[in-house]
Formats: sequence, structure tokens, C-alpha cells
Amino acid sequence: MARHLITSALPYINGIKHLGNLVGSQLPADLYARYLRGRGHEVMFICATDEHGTPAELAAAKTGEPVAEYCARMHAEQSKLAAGFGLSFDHYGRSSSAQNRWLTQHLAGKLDEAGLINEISEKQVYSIDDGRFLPDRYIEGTCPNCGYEKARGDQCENCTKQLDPTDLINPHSTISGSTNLEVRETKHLYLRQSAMKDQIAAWIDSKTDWPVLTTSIAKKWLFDGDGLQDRGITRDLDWGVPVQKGDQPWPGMEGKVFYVWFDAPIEYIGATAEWADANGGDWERWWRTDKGAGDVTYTQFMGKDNVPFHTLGFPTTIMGSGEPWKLVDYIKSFNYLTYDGGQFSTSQGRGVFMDDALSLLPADYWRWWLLSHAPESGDSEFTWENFQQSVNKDLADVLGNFVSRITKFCRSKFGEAVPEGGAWGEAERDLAAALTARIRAYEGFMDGMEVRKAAGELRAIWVLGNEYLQAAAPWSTFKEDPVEAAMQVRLGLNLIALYASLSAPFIPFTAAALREAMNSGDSWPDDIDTALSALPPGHAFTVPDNLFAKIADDEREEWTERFKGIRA
RNA sequence: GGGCCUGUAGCUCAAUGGUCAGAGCAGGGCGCUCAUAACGCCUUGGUUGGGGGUUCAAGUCCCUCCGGGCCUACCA
Repeated sequence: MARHLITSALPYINGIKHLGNLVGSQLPADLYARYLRGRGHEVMFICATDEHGTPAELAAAKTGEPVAEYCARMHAEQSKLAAGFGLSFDHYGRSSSAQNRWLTQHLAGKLDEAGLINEISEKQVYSIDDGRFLPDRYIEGTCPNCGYEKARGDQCENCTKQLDPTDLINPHSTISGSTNLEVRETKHLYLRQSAMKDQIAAWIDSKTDWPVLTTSIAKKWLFDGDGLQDRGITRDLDWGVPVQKGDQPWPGMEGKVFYVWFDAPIEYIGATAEWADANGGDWERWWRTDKGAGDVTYTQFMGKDNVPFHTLGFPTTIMGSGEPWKLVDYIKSFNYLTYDGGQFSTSQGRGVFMDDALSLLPADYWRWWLLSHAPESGDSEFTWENFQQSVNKDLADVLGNFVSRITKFCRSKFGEAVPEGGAWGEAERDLAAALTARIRAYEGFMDGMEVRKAAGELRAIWVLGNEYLQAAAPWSTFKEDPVEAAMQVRLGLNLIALYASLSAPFIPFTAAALREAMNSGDSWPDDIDTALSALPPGHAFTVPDNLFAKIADDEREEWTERFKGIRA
């Protein structure tokens, strides 16, 4: 038994997440966590809401709530949706927690002691009417280069020229529209990533088994142009972790907070501490190599947009602190899921969101489609037609109908208990051998986090059941040799119990329903003969309701229409 | 502009430089009747985006052109 720490990229607090967010981090992380638990490993699966930053403040202002209340409400809502999708976090924390505040301030203090913090005075645009400094992207004006009127402060979307906000003609705040802007001097802390460049580069170089997507993004940032740059880690905002050196004040930084990207990854640790405080556990044995975390394998899941922060910023924080924190062992990164040709977009309300999804269909439908089409090698596209076909064929026909045909046949001929008599012949031994080969392949893909291939292998395992049943044909055998048919049916019923265990990481709700119907346990099939005799003769079961209703054409058409625009 | 990823069957995707480029779905045929008209077997379908090059051998490596996507450090 090994110990696995698993973290999913933190969903931002600003609104309900869409299916693209879900498949890029939380869902595959859950798949892996469930699988490892199923194999008997000790797992700590952590996620949290990322609650700081300008967008959270603006979203709260829009609803008229104090930002703390807004975040509390949205956290509760996201927790509920996460539970609805079966995301099996050991703890779903909040980056605004006291634990994270303490850790963030502590690490900043250690980085300062190590000489890795610079104080830099700089000029930024301040909006007098908004009462806040404006990030470059919140300033719009006319591009001095091409005359495009909606150029942003950082870059003109029209001519792609890099801009400084002061370059813009007629600049205004995108928050209020105000043109009452001025340039003010402000002091910020910078994390000296450049000083850690060689150490980070050597570390990345040692990770030869990481996805290309992960290492190529990291290397681009490390070596492009002048190489890894220092990064501002503070902001002039009200909502966030107050800038302190540990528990001491930071002279000159009063009223400022740490940048959301400094404190967000630290919340992986913070959330584990939250878990420990809530459950009486020990978080340090997961995070401190001097306190028991030496045998932990740490895996992070995230979308590609998060990779720079996890390969450069957070490791700089961890390594630079000089303390024995646990570093990530493997970063599994994902491309994007697109929606009918374009991007899913939280800000534009484009695509299918987690709450919509659960209102239409049970979580397992979505889990299966999303995981079996996970954007691993490149962006992948969600279309309603593809979704309908996959779900109907894979879940309803291949798996659902298999369960239905064997349980109903048994009930009509033998009653609702596992029938006795008969012994395996060649067909059964062949099936067992085929199952073993496929299960070992499935385990290999799951160990390697090859999500789509694992889904394909699982489906192939389901298909083996139908092939066997078709060849054995107990409905024919029964007429000549009821004892032989009893053996075939008994094997079929045991296959259902086997499928419940194997499928649980992908479709946990269905797996639970199967276990309940079959009165079976959830042990992993290390040995196929044992697994296929888990339900002994006489073992009572019930015929479950159809596991999956098919998606009808008119439903698909209605949903296609309903979700084609942008949602309010 | 720069960097990275990507283009393979109608669709979604596979293929350490090495048999005849493979699966699933969709399409066609046959079988079966336990089952959610479900299942099984067989089968049609490809100049691997275009062009050039390296090699005994290229989907794979190099160059070039075309198309799609992402990132580019103050959105997170």
C-alpha cells in the first residue's frame, strides 16, 4: 500500500464552472483518486475554491454582496455541484481560510529570509471613480498602432501589438467606463524566480516522464527571451491575504494583499490543514518530508493554462523557502474541451455548465463522456450528437443492457438468487483469461493516467460480457441442460459484480447501484477466479431498474437549441 | 511578431522510423431472441492537409506552404 497525495487545480470562485473546467482537472483527479483507493492505497485528495483577486471583488460588487459573503455563498454552491458530480475530495477547502493565510504569510517570510523577495516601486493606472488600481486588462482605449477602439491595456486584440496602458488613446475603465484615470506610484513585492531559474530548470529536466504539454510550457517560460522573470506577488486590493512576514508586519506594505496566484497553490497545503483541523488528522505527514511525507507520491491535475504557475511559481515558493516541503512528483495537464466549434467561456456564458448538466442527466452520463473523451493529446470537442451516441451505445447498450439481460433471465428461470450447479468449461476459462489480460491493461492505463485509453479498455471489458453471453446462450442451454445454464448465469451475475468494482472510478453512482442490487462488495479483482466466484450459489440479488435511459433525438435537439447561445 | 500543440476513414481517436495505417461509432449484410429494437459475427470505407527532402524503410524525421488551437508573464 502506497500513499498518494492528489490535488486538482482550484476552480475560481467566480461563478459556476463549465464542463471544460471540470474535465481539465477535477474530474480526472477524481478518477485517479477513486482508482487508487479502489486498489487499496491511502489517498489524500484535495481541492478548494480559489477566492481572491479582482474578478471575485467585481462579481461580488455586481450582486451587491460583501465579497466575503459572496465567496461563502459560491463556495457552498460549488461544493454542492462537486458532490453532485461525485467528486470525492477528502477536503474541499477555501483559499480564504485562516490556515491558508497563515501558510502564505509564513512562506513569504521564509522567502524574504532567503533573499528571494525584492521590493519594487512602479507606476500603475488608478481609477479614481472605481477607487482601485486597474489591471491592464481592465483598461480599454484606442490602439495607437492600428486605431482599434477596444484595445486592452496589455495588448491590442486587433493588431496583436503589446501595449502599455499609458499608450492607449482615450483610455477608460472597463469596470465603470470612467475616463477619470491617473498613474500612481505603488510598491510591490516581487518573487525572484530568476534567482531560482537554474534549480527549477534542473528539476524540470529530471521529469522525463511528464506530459510534453507540461514540460514544453515550463521550458518556454524558463528559456524564452531573457529567461524566467521575477514576478509580482502582491496587489493593491482589499480582499486577499494581508501582506505580512510570517506573523510580523511588512513595513511599507500596509493595506496590500498577496497576489491570488501566490496564495492559490499554497491552499493545496492549506486545505489539507483545514482537513486536519476538521477531522483531527495530521496534515504534515502529507506535506513535510521531515514529518512523514517522504513516502508520499504527489500528483497534480490541471488545464494547460495552469501549468506555468505549477511548474515555476509554486515550486519556486516551495524550494525557495528552504524548508522541507513535499514537491510535486507528476503533473498531469489537459488541453481544452471546446463546445460546438468555439470555446467554453465562463465570462461569456457559452457552453454547458455544471448545474445545467446535472439538471438534464445523472452525473455518470457526463463523467463517462467527459473522461472517455478527455482532451489529452489535443483540444477535443463536445457536440450533443457525439454525446448522445456515446452515452446511448456505451452506457445504455453495452453495459446497461448487459446487466438487464442477465438479471432478468436469471429471475425468470432461477429466481432472484445466484443459481447453483455446473462447472466451468473451456469457454469460461477463455473468458477469464481475456478478462485478466484486459484488466491488467486497464490497470496499466489507470496507473499511467491515460484516461481515454483506460476508458476504452473498460468498455472492452464490458463487451466481453456480451460476447460471452452470446456464445454461451444460456437461454438455449437451459432447454437441454439447466445445470449448465445455471453455471453460465452464475458467471454472468458475477461479471456484474466485477464490473461494479472496475467501473466505479468512472461511474461511481452506477457502480453503487450495481453493488446494492447484487449485494456485492467492492474489492479489486486481483485474481479473476476469486472475483468471478464472489457471489456464491444462493446469494440473493435484486433486478435493478434500467441503469441508463437513452437520450432521445428530440431531447438532443432541444438541448442543442437551448444551449447554443450564451446563458444569462 | 515569437513559442508550443495540432491536421490520419463520414465522426471521435490509435499507431517505440519497420508486416497490408488500426479501434469505437455511423453505414451495409448475416445470425440470435435472454435483454433498454438491445447483443454477436462479418463487412464497406484512407494518395495520413498540399509540395519537396533524408532513409533500405516516413503517418512518424527535416524544409516549405495551407488550415485549426493555445500561450506570450497585471484575467485567473
